[in-house]
Amino acid sequence: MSDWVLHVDMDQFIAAVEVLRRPELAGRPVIVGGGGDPTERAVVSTASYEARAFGIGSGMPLKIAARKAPEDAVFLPVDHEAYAAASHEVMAALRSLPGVVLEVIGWDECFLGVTTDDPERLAREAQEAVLAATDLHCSVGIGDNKVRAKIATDFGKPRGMFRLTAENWFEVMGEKGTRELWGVGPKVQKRLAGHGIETVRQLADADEQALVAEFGPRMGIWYRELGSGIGPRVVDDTPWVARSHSRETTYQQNLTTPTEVEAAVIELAGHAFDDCAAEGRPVIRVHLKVRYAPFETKTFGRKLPAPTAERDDVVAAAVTLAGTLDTDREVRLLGVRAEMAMPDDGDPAERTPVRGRI
DNA sequence: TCTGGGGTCCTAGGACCC
DNA sequence: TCTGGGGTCCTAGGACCC
Repeated sequence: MSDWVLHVDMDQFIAAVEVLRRPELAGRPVIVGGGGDPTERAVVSTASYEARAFGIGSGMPLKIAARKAPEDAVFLPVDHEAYAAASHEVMAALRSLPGVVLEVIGWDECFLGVTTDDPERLAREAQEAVLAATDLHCSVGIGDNKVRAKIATDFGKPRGMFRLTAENWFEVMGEKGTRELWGVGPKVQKRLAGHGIETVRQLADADEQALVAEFGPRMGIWYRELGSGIGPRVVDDTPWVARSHSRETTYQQNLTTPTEVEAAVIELAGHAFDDCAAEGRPVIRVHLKVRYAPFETKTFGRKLPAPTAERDDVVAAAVTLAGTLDTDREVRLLGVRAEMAMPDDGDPAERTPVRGRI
């Protein structure tokens, strides 16, 4: 018997949930995003496999998707509550498997920690349990740690499974680009390439001091380990505790006057405050997220003089921040974030574990 | 051609204290 | 005239993920 990490990832989750309640859409290109109107300013949340065949994918502006989409494509609005409900059913089904520890890492994915001789059998049981409970399909990555399990899932899609361990890591991943690694985005890929590091194997063999000099003491070490597929193996089912809440809104027209911006800030800050207040925790910081034309996103924040549970204090702080915006440039408000005091702040020994990078 | 909304963590540098 | 060393806190910004 040995310890395994399974990564369960739902296949085209949002689109699948929509098709489930509208069976007549099965087999058609389904695109979910924004209010479901492809002429509005919004992006694609999920596209069904049929839509992906036309080059439509997550994060793409709806207007672009509309241009690529065939005649029979269907655009649907995002329905958060429906996905949350489906997510709940999926997680409940997986939790009911004997002997597993479950760590939720998103709406449509989680890690399972298990001790077994036959991880493939458990993967199959997980798929069957989810299908029986929800009619939804998922893929499973099997690994000897979280990094390998997570990456393995892609090789199992759709509806399949794949095992990735120290044994086959370099054989499977060695010649792939660093961008394939979970936690390496476009910026880090570029910086690595600047050091002549293009592949996973090159990253694994890279000079540790050079990486530390480039990325700092933690990230430098982390990236090198990532190249070897090394990562945490402990699956933690401690309930997740949010550190902050934010509200963002896509304004169909850019806000132009200070008065418009202030009104919007007041509204968004109020909502963000409400989300924190609903948890009964005071707010310690506020942040504004804006976009300067043409496409430069900035966030900036300010600590409140003291933790507060007063709505007016939070809104006033956000308005003050908004007053510091560079009005010489065309600016677009994206959102307001309120950061909360952690429930156990001031007692590091008993700090609530929060979800880390993995 | 156009660019979501919800989050987390890490780094660098300055202020300040002893 | 030259300019410690260590620690903590805060701010600002960057990067990544789903």
